Order: sequence, then structure tokens, then C-alpha cells
Amino acid sequence: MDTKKGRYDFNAIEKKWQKFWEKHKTFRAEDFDDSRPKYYVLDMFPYPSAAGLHVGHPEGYTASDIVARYKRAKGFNVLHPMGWDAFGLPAEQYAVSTGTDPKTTTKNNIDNMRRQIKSLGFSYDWDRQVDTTDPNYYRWTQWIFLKFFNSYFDETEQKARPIEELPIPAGLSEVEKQRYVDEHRLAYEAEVAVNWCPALGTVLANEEVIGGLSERGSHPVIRKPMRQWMLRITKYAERLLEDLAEVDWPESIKKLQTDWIGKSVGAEVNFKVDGFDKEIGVFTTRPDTLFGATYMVMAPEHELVDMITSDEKKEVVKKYCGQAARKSDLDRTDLAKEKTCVFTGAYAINPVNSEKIPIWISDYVLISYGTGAIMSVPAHDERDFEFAKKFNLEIKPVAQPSQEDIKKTKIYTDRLFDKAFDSSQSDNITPKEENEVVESIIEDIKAGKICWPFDGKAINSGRFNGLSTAQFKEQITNWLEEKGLGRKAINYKLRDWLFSRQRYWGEPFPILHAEDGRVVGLSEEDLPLELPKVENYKPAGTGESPLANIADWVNVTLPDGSKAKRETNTMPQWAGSCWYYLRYLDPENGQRLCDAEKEKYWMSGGGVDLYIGGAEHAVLHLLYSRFWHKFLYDLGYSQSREPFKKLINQGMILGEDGQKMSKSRGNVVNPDKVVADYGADSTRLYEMFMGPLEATKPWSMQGVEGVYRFLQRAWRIVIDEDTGKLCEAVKKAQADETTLRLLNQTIKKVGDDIESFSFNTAISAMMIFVNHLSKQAVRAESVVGKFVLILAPFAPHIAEELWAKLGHSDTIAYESWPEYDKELIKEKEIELAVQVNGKIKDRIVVSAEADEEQIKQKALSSEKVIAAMAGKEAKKVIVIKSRLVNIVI
RNA sequence: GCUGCUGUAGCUCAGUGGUAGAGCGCUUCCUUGGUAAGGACGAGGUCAUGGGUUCGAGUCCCAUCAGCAGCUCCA
Repeated sequence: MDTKKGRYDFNAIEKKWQKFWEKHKTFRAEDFDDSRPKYYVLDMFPYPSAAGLHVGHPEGYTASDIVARYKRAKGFNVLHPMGWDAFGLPAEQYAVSTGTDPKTTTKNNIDNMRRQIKSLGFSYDWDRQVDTTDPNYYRWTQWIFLKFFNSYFDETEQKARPIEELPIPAGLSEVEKQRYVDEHRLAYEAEVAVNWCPALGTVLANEEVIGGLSERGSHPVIRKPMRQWMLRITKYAERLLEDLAEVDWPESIKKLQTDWIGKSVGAEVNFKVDGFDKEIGVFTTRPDTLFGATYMVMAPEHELVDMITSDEKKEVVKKYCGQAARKSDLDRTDLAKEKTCVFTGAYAINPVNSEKIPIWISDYVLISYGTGAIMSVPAHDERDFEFAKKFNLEIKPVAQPSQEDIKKTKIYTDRLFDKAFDSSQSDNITPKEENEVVESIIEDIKAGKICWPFDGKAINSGRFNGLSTAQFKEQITNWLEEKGLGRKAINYKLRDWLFSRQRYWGEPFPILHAEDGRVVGLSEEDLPLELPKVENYKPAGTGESPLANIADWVNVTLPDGSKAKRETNTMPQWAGSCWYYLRYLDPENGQRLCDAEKEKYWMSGGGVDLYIGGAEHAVLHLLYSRFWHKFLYDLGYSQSREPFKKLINQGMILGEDGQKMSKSRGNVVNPDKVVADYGADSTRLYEMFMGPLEATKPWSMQGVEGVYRFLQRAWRIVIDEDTGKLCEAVKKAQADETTLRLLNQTIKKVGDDIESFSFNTAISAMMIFVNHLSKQAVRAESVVGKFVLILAPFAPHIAEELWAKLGHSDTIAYESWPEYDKELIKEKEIELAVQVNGKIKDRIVVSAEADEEQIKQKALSSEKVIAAMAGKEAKKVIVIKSRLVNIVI
């Protein structure tokens, strides 16, 4: 038994304060508090897995919690919520194998994870919890889907509008009208070749397929056309791209999103097919190289393939297209693979010079991008160049690079090197020789021996000769447009979002398929459409979800007596996480997804003030929720164009062996155990002390012990371990100057570091301060109190306890952040290094007020410096105040 | 292949062009019949490599090497 009653007993302290916070609802966020500025700090909510929390979760949660607590101390009205992204495959697969209702599994997992999260003492407003699988929540997910279904995109205004406002062309029959409307909905059905995974019995999104195998379980995936729901995210491509400028996100994430959206500007050019009354459109970003187009390549799926293929080529073409169809996406996009192709026997007419060019088919041309056909300019495109070489096609250069551009190339450096090697006479290359190398390269380009995929001056291009690439692009595009041969065009890599899954554990679509083929959305009053109970969670096997097996749920009689079937697909896991940050604002609202005034209050100033989560969501989750947010903005349900003003990504935590944590490696660290052994405060502190938040870094139990000892030291500078009362050294007294200076420097550093999310260095600064203070025989109460205040966001439990021991009766959570005194931070005397020719020879101490001349004299009179100068004159003396003196001799 | 990030003490990391730092670990010593603890002192550096700019480079520029992450023929 420990006789020292006053020891740092983290167990008792942490339980006590967690209970206190819960009982007093200490962290309840106040709607519409105009006396303080608001601050919305959000964590990416977790999937409640059976394995519970891993140490990666508390990393981001601790960071956001420190900011939340700091902002409260700075006088902000802080909203800091937590919830559950609870639909998803694991619970469903567990249901398939055990027959347990995913509802039950999910509830148990949520309860367990909530307990774990609470044990770490995060300052969440638990009254605002959301759960995406709660019908009161997914009712609104379904409601938003209905809005997508009932909206179209107005190209002129570049925004979504209600489908009733869609202008319908005159002269359409009822059936045609219906079709026209359906074709313009932002949520629409399409027959698409999807990634079908027989083992999982479901369709996967592209991002869920890795290397031809399912992300989950690594089962083979094949392509299969199926009816799917799609969301027209492509309509928002431009806005999603443009508005990246107004968010404060890491540049790397912005770049990922920019690349994902993949905008390219160019022209669409129509090529006549020789002998047919048909045109093939191609998209190109280099319309200036049109004169150099020597052949054309179509995707095997192109609609004109059958028609234009000559009789003698029919058989090989058919065979080739069949093979391509069976290839997986992976096989088709593998760069390393040799390009394959087949000639159609048909020719196209180049519209600028009427030359006949052969039309080929190759599967490296993707039907889903641009027009599904390309013009090939081997002289100025690496891929076309390779292709042309391999199949002996004409290479016609139409752009000549400048000498300066040539000099930047690798081939130039290589040839120059070879030349220097050959000429034994001299080591130096003369300008004349340089010129020769440049000219030789230009000649090779003009002869079609080297591919030049960059800008250049137009040659072999008729009356456009001599133009720069930029001028040429503009003029030829205008010319094409005038002649009706083409037009300016913009393409995006971004595709529409495949929004349906053949699963049970997801939001049901509020959609009915009527007998007559009409697709009808439920009315808003009929929401939520609840997930029915099923006997068997196995997929229907036909590719339909288990819901298809429940006849009395699927079959519905409409008010007019006709029959209809419910949509049996469910929504993907992304759906619920697209808008959860809005539901936190008003989680109980039964009338609206969230109250307009509350939304205005909490989302003002550009949305969520700080969003912290893993970088693995850099593209998908963040792009999808931006898309939904913009859609809701168009319909007037949100005030901000962007949902997340500032974004921070936490890095991954590796196991102690430096490897990714995984059960199979046996290097998984369980937060429960760390909390049990060292306490929540030590766990939090260590998670932050490990290194920069964004970095990937390995766990170390020794490191945890290190911060645990720091907390013990912090405890002992305040509390006498024998008595449990304040140390005798802690008294109402004037602090000495050195301590005051260090205190003020520490307050400044910790505050600045929190603002810049450098929590590791803030902790380091506090360690230095504690080390100093522990050596002081007298520790002024005011100094100790201020230290406890800055420690509080990091280690809130111990801080509350110390704060109480210092005689305060209320929680520390709303105490003001201490101000630092700018004057007190300054050093009185400064030690300067004295260098002679850049090498340090001596150190001198001068008053902080000393002027340059005084410093100079003192430096020059140093014996060591005089010795180092060895009687030479000082040519120059550089004095950097507060830093050093450098004497150049 | 392309892009991005990283490379500083044994480990994890700080380091606004101006003195090479912190925590952990380690050495040695001290205190103490509650010690699975505490305290003191100390050792430890080719700042990845090679150039350049500068009075002065861990820091800026160029090249190279190594590691990590992401992308994958987007015309």
C-alpha cells in the first residue's frame, strides 16, 4: 500500500472530473450566444467498429479537443460534437455470417466506442450526438436524395433548381416529356458497367477496387452492366474546382482534389469519315497541332465502330473489341503493357488540310473521357509517338521549339555531356558547340525523330505558320467554330457518382418503380422510409440487395390502385457523412434537416471553423460533402458555399516496430490499456507529443512513460505528496525575474503553438518550464496558477484537480487564457557569439540595450578574438544585435 | 513513370540566413526501510551527399541518393 496519500492518482482524478463535466453539462454549446464569437471545431466521426477505438482515433480527437478547450479559454462559444458513421459493410458481413441484426451490432459497438471516447475526457457536447443509422437521421439523408431527384442543373445560372422549373422543349409527347425530365434530374438511373464482386455479392465503387481486387477482403472484381443510381456531381465540377480557392486547406489536399476533378481546356474537332455521312468528334488540348494529326484512334466501345469498319476488317475488329470488353479496368490502364490495336480499314478526313488519315481502334482510348476518340499527333505526344513508331505511321512535326526550351531538356544535357566526353582537346564546351547541339536536336524534331510534347512555333501548318502555341490555339479554335468544324471545349476527369449499393445496411432509397415504368419519389411526409427487418442478410445473389427478398416491403399499392415496387438498392456509406456536420447544429429537429437560424449562426464565416481527420479522406469524403453542401446552398438550406473553412489532416500512427498497426502483425496498441496504465491525460499528452500532427510516426510506450513522468513532476511542483495539500514552496509571493520571464515566454509559445497546431512543441515548452520551476524553493501561486491554465487544454483532468487545490471552486474550462507580458519576455543581458571569418572564437555578454558600437568594441577586445586575428586588420565587422558578431579579416 | 513529402543525437522530433536544441533512452553519482520511485551531473552531431549564392547555410538555389505517400495512358 502507498502511504503517500497525496500522490498523482490519475484514476481517481479522471473519474471525478469526467463525472463532474457530465453532471454539469460543462461543454454544452449555446445556440445564438451573441456575447461571444462562435467556433465550430469538428472531428471526422468514426465508424463504430467491433474492434473499438485504435490509437489513431484519439490523435485527431485530442488535437481538436485542445483547440476546443483553448478557444473556450479565449472567450469563444465553442461547438464540439461527436457522432457515428454507422452504416457500412462490416456490420452487414457480421450479420451474414452470424445472423445478428446489424442494428444490434451497431448499437453495441457505439456504446463501447462512446465509453472509450469518454474515458479520454474530450469536451464534446454529447447532447448533439448523431447516428447515421437512426431513422430520425437518415430520414434527412433520404430527404436530401429526394431533393437531388427533384432538381435539375441550370447551366446558365450554374446552380441547381427545382425540377418543376425545368424548361421543356415544345412539341414533346407526354412520354417524351417524362423522359426529358428524367434525363435532367440530378439523381438519375443509368445502365453502367460496374465493378461486380461475386464474393461480396455487391457492386463496388472504383475507389473500393484496388488492383482488380476488392478493397475489403481482396476478392476478384469483374465488370458487369447493371441499373444504378447516379448523382450528377460532374455538373458541379467547375464550382468544386473554383471554390478551393476560398478554403484554408493543406495545399497537398487541394492539389489532390484539383487533379481528381482534372479540368482540361481545348477544342472538340469534327472529322468526317471518308465514304460515310458521319462525323467523329475528338477532344484535344492541342488544337494547334491539328495539321500534325496523322491518324485517329477510337475506343472499342465507340458507337461508330461497327458502322465504319470495312468488311474485310470486321472479324478482327469484332474479336479485338470483345477482348477489350472482358479486360478489367486494371488491365486496360496498365501503362507498362504494350499497346494493342486494330485497324478499321476506314479513313477520316482531317478538316484543316483534307488529308485522309487511318482510323484505328485501341483500348488505351477511354470511352468515358472526352468523346471516346482522339486525333493522334505523334510528333507532339509521347503516347502517339510510341504508337506511330510501333505501327509505322506517319510522324509530321508542326511545332518548332525555341533554342531556350531545348536547353532545358534532358536530351540536351545528355548530348552535351557526350560531346564533352568525345572532345579530348578541352574540358570546356564553347558556345558554338552548344549551338550545334541545340540545332541537331531541332533538326531531329523537324525530321520526326524526336517527340516534342511542349509548346513551339507553328510549322507545316499552312497560313498559321509562325504562330506561338497559345496564339495558334486561340485562332484555330475560332476558325473551327466559324466553319462549323469544331468548338472550344472543356473536359473533366471527374465522373458522375455511382450512388447505389446492393446491400442491406444502408439508407433505403425513397423511390418507387411504378408498373408503367415511371420512377416516382416518395413524398416528404412519407419519410423516413425505414429499413425493414429481414430474415436473411445474404445478398439476393442476382446482384440485388437482401431487401429484394422481402415481398411485403417491396410491393406497394399506389393511391390510384396501381402497383409499384420499392427500390431495393441502398445508399453508399458516404451518404450519411456528406451532411452530418449540419445535423449537429440541430440534431432533434423533426421539421427540417436543421434550423435555418442555427445554421446561419454556426456556419457563418465560411462554415466549420476547423475540421480534423485522416488524409485518407482527402478526395472522396471531402469532395462528396462539398458537392452536397453546394447543392444545399443552391436550394437555400445553407448560407456558406463551402462546408469546411479550415482542414487539418492527422498522420497515421504506426506500431512500435514502425509498421502499420494490424492484428496480424500483433503490434496493435489498445487505447483502453494505455488509459488504464497511465491515465487519459498521459495518453492525450503522448498522442500530441509524438511529433507533428500531420506526420506518420511510430508509437512508443517509453514515450508514454516520459510524458507520464512529466505530469507527475507537474503534480509535485504544486502538491506535497505526503499530505496531499499544497507544497510549502507554493505561496503568495513575488516570483523571481528568471521564472517570470520563462513563464511569460512559455505562455506565449504554448498559445502560438496551439494556434499553429504544433502541439508537440507546446508540450516540450511546458516540460522545460516544469523542469525550471521544480528547482525553485519558492513557487509563486500566481505563477503556478497560470501554468495550470495553459496545461489545461492538453491534460484537463489534472489541471482541474490542481486548479481546485489552488483554491478555486469552479471548473477551469471557462477560465481566461493567461495574457503574457511582452516586456517580461525580453532578456536583460544577452550572450553573443563572436566569430572570426565565420568561425566562433568566443562568447561575450552584453546588456540588451547595448548599441552596435559598444558590442563591436567589446568583441574586438576579447583576448581569444585578438589571438584568432593574429595581428591582422578587421576588414569588416558585422554586428547582428542579440545574435552575434562576425569579424572578417 | 509522374507528383508530393521527408532526411538534424541511439529513438521521436524542434530549429524566423547568425551560438546545434528538447523529450525519451544511455553513463556516472546522490537520496530514501514503501523504491515498479525521486534527484544531480554528463556523454552523445560529417544537420543524407555534392555543388552554388553569402561576411556567414541545418536553413535559400541546383543536382544526386535514400525512405514514405499518392496517381496511373484523361488526349
